[in-house]
Amino acid sequence: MPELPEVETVRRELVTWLPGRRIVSAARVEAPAGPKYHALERAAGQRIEAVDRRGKFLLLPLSRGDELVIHLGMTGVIAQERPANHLRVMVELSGPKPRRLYFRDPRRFGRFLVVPRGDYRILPTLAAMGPEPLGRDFTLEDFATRLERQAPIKSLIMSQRPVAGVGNIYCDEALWRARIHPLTQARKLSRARVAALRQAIVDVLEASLAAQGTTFSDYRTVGGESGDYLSQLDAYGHAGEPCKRCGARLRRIVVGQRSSHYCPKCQRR
DNA sequence: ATAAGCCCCTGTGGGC
DNA sequence: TGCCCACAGGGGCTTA
Repeated sequence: MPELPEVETVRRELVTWLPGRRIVSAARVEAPAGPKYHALERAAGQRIEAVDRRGKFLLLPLSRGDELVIHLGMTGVIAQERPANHLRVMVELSGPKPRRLYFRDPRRFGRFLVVPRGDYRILPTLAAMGPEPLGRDFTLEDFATRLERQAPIKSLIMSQRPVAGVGNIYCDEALWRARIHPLTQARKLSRARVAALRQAIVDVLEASLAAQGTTFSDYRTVGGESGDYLSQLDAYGHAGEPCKRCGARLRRIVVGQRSSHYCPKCQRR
Protein backbone atom coordinates (compact mmCIF):
# COMPACT_ATOMS: atom_id res chain seq x y z
CA MET A 1 0.00 0.00 0.00
CA PRO A 2 2.43 2.57 1.03
CA GLU A 3 3.36 4.88 -1.80
CA LEU A 4 5.36 8.06 -1.69
CA PRO A 5 3.02 10.12 0.56
CA GLU A 6 2.76 7.34 3.13
CA VAL A 7 6.48 6.57 3.15
CA GLU A 8 7.37 10.24 3.35
CA THR A 9 4.99 10.63 6.29
CA VAL A 10 6.79 7.80 8.06
CA ARG A 11 10.17 9.32 7.19
CA ARG A 12 9.20 12.65 8.70
CA GLU A 13 8.34 10.95 11.96
CA LEU A 14 11.50 8.84 12.06
CA VAL A 15 13.79 11.75 11.31
CA THR A 16 12.69 13.48 14.51
CA TRP A 17 14.21 10.82 16.76
CA LEU A 18 16.47 8.34 14.95
CA PRO A 19 19.47 10.31 13.68
CA GLY A 20 22.37 10.17 16.13
CA ARG A 21 21.24 6.97 17.77
CA ARG A 22 23.31 3.82 17.73
CA ILE A 23 21.81 0.50 16.75
CA VAL A 24 22.53 -1.90 19.58
CA SER A 25 21.07 -4.87 17.74
CA ALA A 26 18.85 -5.61 14.77
CA ALA A 27 17.33 -9.04 14.40
CA ARG A 28 14.72 -10.98 12.50
CA VAL A 29 11.68 -12.26 14.38
CA GLU A 30 9.06 -14.62 12.96
CA ALA A 31 10.59 -14.46 9.51
CA PRO A 32 12.83 -16.80 7.55
CA ALA A 33 16.33 -15.67 6.63
CA GLY A 34 16.62 -14.48 3.07
CA PRO A 35 17.39 -11.59 0.76
CA LYS A 36 14.58 -9.50 2.22
CA TYR A 37 16.58 -9.23 5.45
CA HIS A 38 20.04 -9.30 3.87
CA ALA A 39 22.96 -8.61 6.25
CA LEU A 40 20.62 -7.16 8.87
CA GLU A 41 23.06 -8.12 11.64
CA ARG A 42 25.65 -5.74 10.17
CA ALA A 43 23.62 -2.82 11.49
CA ALA A 44 24.64 -3.60 15.09
CA GLY A 45 27.07 -1.06 16.49
CA GLN A 46 26.53 1.52 13.75
CA ARG A 47 25.06 4.95 14.33
CA ILE A 48 22.10 6.17 12.25
CA GLU A 49 23.24 9.31 10.47
CA ALA A 50 20.05 10.31 8.64
CA VAL A 51 16.63 9.14 7.49
CA ASP A 52 16.26 9.66 3.75
CA ARG A 53 13.80 8.41 1.15
CA ARG A 54 13.96 7.42 -2.53
CA GLY A 55 10.56 6.60 -3.99
CA LYS A 56 9.01 4.10 -1.60
CA PHE A 57 12.34 3.15 -0.01
CA LEU A 58 13.54 4.49 3.33
CA LEU A 59 17.32 4.89 3.36
CA LEU A 60 19.22 5.21 6.62
CA PRO A 61 22.94 5.81 6.15
CA LEU A 62 24.96 4.18 8.93
CA SER A 63 28.23 5.29 10.49
CA ARG A 64 30.50 2.50 9.22
CA GLY A 65 29.72 3.03 5.57
CA ASP A 66 26.62 0.85 5.34
CA GLU A 67 23.02 1.78 4.72
CA LEU A 68 19.85 0.39 6.24
CA VAL A 69 17.21 0.01 3.53
CA ILE A 70 13.56 -0.38 4.49
CA HIS A 71 10.70 -1.05 2.11
CA LEU A 72 7.21 -1.42 3.57
CA GLY A 73 5.89 -3.58 0.74
CA MET A 74 2.10 -3.84 0.90
CA THR A 75 1.55 -4.23 4.62
CA GLY A 76 4.70 -3.08 6.41
CA VAL A 77 4.34 -0.83 9.45
CA ILE A 78 7.03 0.69 11.66
CA ALA A 79 6.05 1.13 15.29
CA GLN A 80 7.47 1.95 18.69
CA GLU A 81 5.21 -0.57 20.42
CA ARG A 82 5.65 -4.29 19.99
CA PRO A 83 2.88 -5.61 17.69
CA ALA A 84 0.73 -8.53 18.79
CA ASN A 85 1.71 -10.61 15.73
CA HIS A 86 3.56 -10.57 12.40
CA LEU A 87 6.62 -8.99 13.96
CA ARG A 88 9.46 -9.38 11.44
CA VAL A 89 12.29 -7.20 12.73
CA MET A 90 13.16 -5.72 16.11
CA VAL A 91 15.81 -3.01 16.49
CA GLU A 92 17.31 -1.97 19.81
CA LEU A 93 18.59 1.60 19.99
CA SER A 94 20.81 3.60 22.29
CA GLY A 95 19.59 6.79 23.91
CA PRO A 96 16.34 7.93 25.52
CA LYS A 97 13.05 6.09 25.19
CA PRO A 98 11.64 4.81 22.97
CA ARG A 99 14.60 2.48 22.60
CA ARG A 100 12.99 -0.02 20.26
CA LEU A 101 11.75 0.06 16.73
CA TYR A 102 9.50 -2.71 15.41
CA PHE A 103 8.75 -3.76 11.86
CA ARG A 104 5.44 -5.54 11.45
CA ASP A 105 4.66 -6.99 8.04
CA PRO A 106 1.89 -9.61 7.72
CA ARG A 107 2.44 -10.43 4.05
CA ARG A 108 6.23 -10.24 4.19
CA PHE A 109 6.49 -8.34 0.93
CA GLY A 110 8.52 -5.69 2.73
CA ARG A 111 12.28 -5.57 3.21
CA PHE A 112 14.59 -4.55 5.99
CA LEU A 113 18.21 -5.00 4.99
CA VAL A 114 21.72 -3.60 5.02
CA VAL A 115 23.91 -2.84 2.00
CA PRO A 116 27.14 -0.91 1.50
CA ARG A 117 26.05 2.70 1.20
CA GLY A 118 24.73 3.41 -2.28
CA ASP A 119 25.29 -0.15 -3.51
CA TYR A 120 21.87 -1.13 -4.81
CA ARG A 121 22.87 -4.12 -6.92
CA ILE A 122 20.49 -6.36 -4.97
CA LEU A 123 17.68 -3.78 -5.28
CA PRO A 124 17.15 -3.40 -9.03
CA THR A 125 14.06 -1.20 -8.79
CA LEU A 126 15.86 1.23 -6.50
CA ALA A 127 18.91 1.18 -8.76
CA ALA A 128 16.82 2.08 -11.83
CA MET A 129 14.47 4.52 -10.06
CA GLY A 130 13.32 7.65 -11.88
CA PRO A 131 13.50 11.13 -10.36
CA GLU A 132 11.70 12.23 -7.23
CA PRO A 133 8.36 13.70 -8.33
CA LEU A 134 8.49 16.47 -5.72
CA GLY A 135 12.07 17.43 -6.58
CA ARG A 136 13.61 19.63 -9.24
CA ASP A 137 14.74 16.76 -11.44
CA PHE A 138 11.19 15.81 -12.40
CA THR A 139 11.19 17.90 -15.57
CA LEU A 140 8.85 17.62 -18.52
CA GLU A 141 11.78 16.96 -20.84
CA ASP A 142 13.12 14.09 -18.78
CA PHE A 143 9.67 12.62 -18.13
CA ALA A 144 8.80 12.65 -21.84
CA THR A 145 12.05 10.84 -22.66
CA ARG A 146 11.37 8.17 -20.07
CA LEU A 147 7.89 7.58 -21.50
CA GLU A 148 9.22 6.69 -24.95
CA ARG A 149 8.49 3.02 -24.48
CA GLN A 150 6.09 0.41 -25.74
CA ALA A 151 3.96 -0.32 -22.70
CA PRO A 152 0.63 0.79 -21.25
CA ILE A 153 1.18 4.05 -19.39
CA LYS A 154 -0.19 2.46 -16.23
CA SER A 155 2.37 -0.35 -16.26
CA LEU A 156 5.24 1.94 -17.12
CA ILE A 157 4.52 4.38 -14.27
CA MET A 158 4.20 1.44 -11.87
CA SER A 159 7.72 0.30 -12.81
CA GLN A 160 9.15 3.31 -10.94
CA ARG A 161 11.41 4.12 -13.89
CA PRO A 162 9.75 7.25 -15.27
CA VAL A 163 9.20 8.70 -11.80
CA ALA A 164 9.76 7.49 -8.24
CA GLY A 165 7.16 6.57 -5.66
CA VAL A 166 3.91 6.38 -7.64
CA GLY A 167 1.99 3.15 -6.99
CA ASN A 168 -1.43 1.79 -7.81
CA ILE A 169 -3.58 4.35 -6.01
CA TYR A 170 -1.82 7.52 -7.11
CA CYS A 171 -1.23 6.25 -10.62
CA ASP A 172 -4.97 5.78 -11.07
CA GLU A 173 -5.65 9.16 -9.48
CA ALA A 174 -3.13 10.96 -11.67
CA LEU A 175 -4.38 9.30 -14.85
CA TRP A 176 -7.93 10.29 -13.94
CA ARG A 177 -6.89 13.89 -13.33
CA ALA A 178 -4.96 13.99 -16.60
CA ARG A 179 -7.78 12.22 -18.48
CA ILE A 180 -5.54 9.47 -19.80
CA HIS A 181 -6.73 5.88 -20.27
CA PRO A 182 -4.51 3.44 -18.34
CA LEU A 183 -3.96 1.26 -21.41
CA THR A 184 -2.73 4.13 -23.60
CA GLN A 185 0.65 3.33 -25.12
CA ALA A 186 3.14 5.55 -23.33
CA ARG A 187 5.09 6.45 -26.47
CA LYS A 188 1.93 7.69 -28.16
CA LEU A 189 1.12 10.35 -25.59
CA SER A 190 1.31 13.88 -26.94
CA ARG A 191 3.62 16.34 -25.27
CA ALA A 192 0.59 18.15 -23.86
CA ARG A 193 -0.73 14.96 -22.27
CA VAL A 194 2.66 14.12 -20.84
CA ALA A 195 2.73 17.60 -19.31
CA ALA A 196 -0.75 17.13 -17.89
CA LEU A 197 0.22 13.79 -16.39
CA ARG A 198 3.39 15.21 -14.87
CA GLN A 199 1.42 17.97 -13.20
CA ALA A 200 -1.31 15.57 -12.05
CA ILE A 201 1.29 13.36 -10.37
CA VAL A 202 2.77 16.32 -8.52
CA ASP A 203 -0.64 17.62 -7.50
CA VAL A 204 -2.08 14.36 -6.22
CA LEU A 205 1.06 13.44 -4.28
CA GLU A 206 1.20 16.84 -2.62
CA ALA A 207 -2.48 16.67 -1.73
CA SER A 208 -2.13 13.23 -0.23
CA LEU A 209 1.03 14.14 1.64
CA ALA A 210 -0.87 17.01 3.24
CA ALA A 211 -3.35 14.42 4.55
CA GLN A 212 -0.59 12.03 5.69
CA GLY A 213 -1.47 9.57 2.96
CA THR A 214 -4.22 7.02 2.37
CA THR A 215 -5.15 4.25 4.78
CA PHE A 216 -7.19 1.33 3.50
CA SER A 217 -6.42 -1.18 6.21
CA ASP A 218 -2.77 -1.71 7.09
CA TYR A 219 -0.93 1.55 6.64
CA ARG A 220 -0.33 3.56 9.79
CA THR A 221 1.99 6.37 10.70
CA VAL A 222 4.68 5.54 13.27
CA GLY A 223 2.35 7.12 15.81
CA GLY A 224 -0.33 4.61 14.80
CA GLU A 225 -2.60 7.05 13.03
CA SER A 226 -4.41 6.51 9.74
CA GLY A 227 -3.85 8.63 6.66
CA ASP A 228 -6.77 10.86 5.75
CA TYR A 229 -6.59 10.99 1.96
CA LEU A 230 -8.97 8.05 1.41
CA SER A 231 -12.04 10.27 1.31
CA GLN A 232 -10.45 12.46 -1.36
CA LEU A 233 -9.78 9.68 -3.87
CA ASP A 234 -11.56 10.36 -7.16
CA ALA A 235 -11.00 7.11 -9.04
CA TYR A 236 -9.23 4.41 -7.03
CA GLY A 237 -11.74 2.09 -5.38
CA HIS A 238 -14.71 3.84 -6.96
CA ALA A 239 -15.60 1.43 -9.78
CA GLY A 240 -19.33 1.51 -10.45
CA GLU A 241 -19.75 4.99 -9.03
CA PRO A 242 -20.33 8.11 -11.13
CA CYS A 243 -17.32 10.09 -12.31
CA LYS A 244 -17.10 13.34 -10.36
CA ARG A 245 -16.38 15.21 -13.59
CA CYS A 246 -18.82 13.79 -16.11
CA GLY A 247 -21.13 11.42 -14.25
CA ALA A 248 -20.27 8.34 -16.32
CA ARG A 249 -19.88 5.10 -14.41
CA LEU A 250 -16.27 4.42 -13.42
CA ARG A 251 -14.79 1.09 -14.46
CA ARG A 252 -12.27 -1.35 -13.10
CA ILE A 253 -9.96 -3.29 -15.41
CA VAL A 254 -6.76 -5.23 -14.84
CA VAL A 255 -3.52 -3.84 -16.26
CA GLY A 256 -0.30 -5.67 -15.55
CA GLN A 257 -1.99 -7.81 -12.89
CA ARG A 258 -3.05 -4.69 -10.98
CA SER A 259 -6.54 -3.27 -10.78
CA SER A 260 -7.05 0.01 -12.56
CA HIS A 261 -9.90 2.41 -12.04
CA TYR A 262 -10.87 4.95 -14.68
CA CYS A 263 -13.67 6.86 -16.36
CA PRO A 264 -14.52 5.43 -19.80
CA LYS A 265 -15.87 8.80 -20.93
CA CYS A 266 -13.19 11.23 -19.74
CA GLN A 267 -10.29 8.83 -20.24
CA ARG A 268 -10.46 7.65 -23.84
CA ARG A 269 -7.88 5.44 -25.47
C1' DA B 1 17.62 -4.85 -23.89
C1' DT B 2 12.69 -5.02 -23.44
C1' DA B 3 7.99 -6.37 -22.30
C1' DA B 4 4.72 -9.71 -20.33
C1' DG B 5 3.57 -13.09 -16.98
C1' DC B 6 4.08 -15.47 -12.68
C1' DC B 7 5.23 -15.64 -8.02
C1' DC B 8 5.82 -14.55 -3.16
C1' DC B 9 2.61 -14.17 1.48
C1' DT B 10 -1.40 -13.52 4.81
C1' DG B 11 -5.86 -11.79 5.71
C1' DT B 12 -10.49 -10.36 4.61
C1' DG B 13 -14.92 -10.13 2.58
C1' DG B 14 -18.51 -11.79 -0.48
C1' DG B 15 -21.22 -15.51 -2.54
C1' DC B 16 -23.14 -19.92 -2.02
C1' DT C 1 -21.24 -21.87 10.05
C1' DG C 2 -18.03 -23.18 6.59
C1' DC C 3 -15.79 -23.28 2.13
C1' DC C 4 -13.91 -21.24 -1.95
C1' DC C 5 -12.66 -17.54 -4.73
C1' DA C 6 -11.18 -12.94 -5.63
C1' DC C 7 -8.61 -9.32 -4.18
C1' DA C 8 -5.24 -6.21 -1.52
C1' DG C 9 -0.83 0.74 -1.23
C1' DG C 10 4.81 -3.98 -4.29
C1' DG C 11 8.56 -5.64 -6.70
C1' DG C 12 11.68 -9.45 -8.34
C1' DC C 13 12.46 -13.22 -11.45
C1' DT C 14 11.76 -15.88 -15.64
C1' DT C 15 10.38 -16.27 -20.06
C1' DA C 16 10.22 -15.16 -25.00
